[in-house]
Amino acid sequence: MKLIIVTGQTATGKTNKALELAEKYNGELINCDSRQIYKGLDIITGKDIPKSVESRWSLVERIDDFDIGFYSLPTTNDQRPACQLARPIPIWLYDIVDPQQHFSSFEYAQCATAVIGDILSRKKTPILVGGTGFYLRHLLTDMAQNKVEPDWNLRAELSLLTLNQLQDKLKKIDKDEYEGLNNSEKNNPQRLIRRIEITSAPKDLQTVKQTNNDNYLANLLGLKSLAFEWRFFFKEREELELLIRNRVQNRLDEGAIDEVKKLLDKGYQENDPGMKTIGYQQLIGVVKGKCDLETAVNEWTVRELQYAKRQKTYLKKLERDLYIDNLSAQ
RNA sequence: AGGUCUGUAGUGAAAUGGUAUCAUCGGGGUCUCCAAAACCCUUGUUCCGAGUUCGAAUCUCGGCAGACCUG
Repeated sequence: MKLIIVTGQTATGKTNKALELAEKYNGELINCDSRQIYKGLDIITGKDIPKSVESRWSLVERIDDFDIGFYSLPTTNDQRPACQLARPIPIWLYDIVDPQQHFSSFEYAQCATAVIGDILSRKKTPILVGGTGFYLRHLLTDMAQNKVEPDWNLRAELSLLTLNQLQDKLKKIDKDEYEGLNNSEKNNPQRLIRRIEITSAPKDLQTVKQTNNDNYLANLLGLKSLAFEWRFFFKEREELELLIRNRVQNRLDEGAIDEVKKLLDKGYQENDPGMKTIGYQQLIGVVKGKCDLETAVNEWTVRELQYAKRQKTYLKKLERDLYIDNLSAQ
C-alpha cells in the first residue's frame, strides 16, 4: 500500500502530474491546499473543476462541522487541454467549510486521514496534491505536543494587545517558554497568542506523549505499513514569474472579479478566514473602488511569488526533516 | 529658443553643512492547531564634473536628464 504525495510551489503543474499518476495507479486525488478547502473560492484558488459540473459534488460524510466529499473530474477540461483522462477521477477535500469558518492543519489532518483510509479500503491509491506544507507535516507526522484547541474568543481578546503586552503576558505565565522562543517567534503576535493559549490551558492538556513518528499515519489507520512516494515541484524565479503572471491573467479572464463580487454580495467580508487569501484581498480593493486593477494585479503577482518562495523554504525543510527521496524527475 | 522647478537603493520617500535614514521590492530564514497567514535576518543609494569648506545629498558654477510655463 502506498500514498503518493505531489507537492511543490504554486503554478508548477502539480495537478496534471497527480492526474497522470492517478491513471497509472488507479488513484484518487486528495486536495492538500489550504485555500481550496473553502466553498465558493473556486476561480482564484484554481480548483480544477469546470463551472458546469457543480452538480457532480457528492457529499459522503460529515466530520464535526466539515463536509467531506468529492468531485469527479471529467475526462476533459478546458483548463487542462493537454491532460485527457480515460475515466473520471475523484478529487476529495475541496469545499470542506464556509469561508467564514476557521480551519486548521489539525482539522485538515483529521479529514485527510479519514479519506485516505477510505480510499485504501477500496484498494485504490490515495494521491495528495497541494502546496500547503504545514498540512502535510501535520498529516504525516505526529505533531501533537498538547491537546489545547484553538480558543477563538481568547485569540480575539489577545489580538487587541500590542506586541509588548503579549510578550509580557507570556513571560508572566511561563518565563522559560518565552525565553525558549527564537527571535522570529518572540516578535510574532500569532505565535505568542498560541503560546499563551497553550500555557494558560489546564495542565493535563498541555502535554501529551508522542508516538513513534516512523509509522505515524499507518498506525492511525491500523495498517502494518504505508509507503510514501513523493513528487516535488520547484521552479526558478524567472520561469515562475512568467507562469504566475499568465495564471493571474487567466483567472481574471475566467471571471475572478465576478467571483469576488458574488462573495461580497453574499455577505462575506475582507477578514473572513477564507477571504484572507491572495487574489481575493487585492480584488476586493478593486471591487470596492479603493484600488485600480493594474496595481491590484501587480500586487497579486508579487504576493504569489513571495508565497512560492516560502513554499520552497518550507517544503525543502520538510524534505530534510523526513529524509525524503524525491521522485519528481520521473 | 527663453524661464521656473526637480534629480537620493529597482520603486516611493526622509536627512538645521557633520555617521546617508525609512518603507517597499530583491535574497536568505523561522514557525508542533490561523500557514496563500504571521514573523526574523540581509545585499544595494546621493545624475556627471569642477569649486567653496576641516567636512557637501545639502552652498556656488558648468554639463546632462525630466516636469511644467512662455513664444
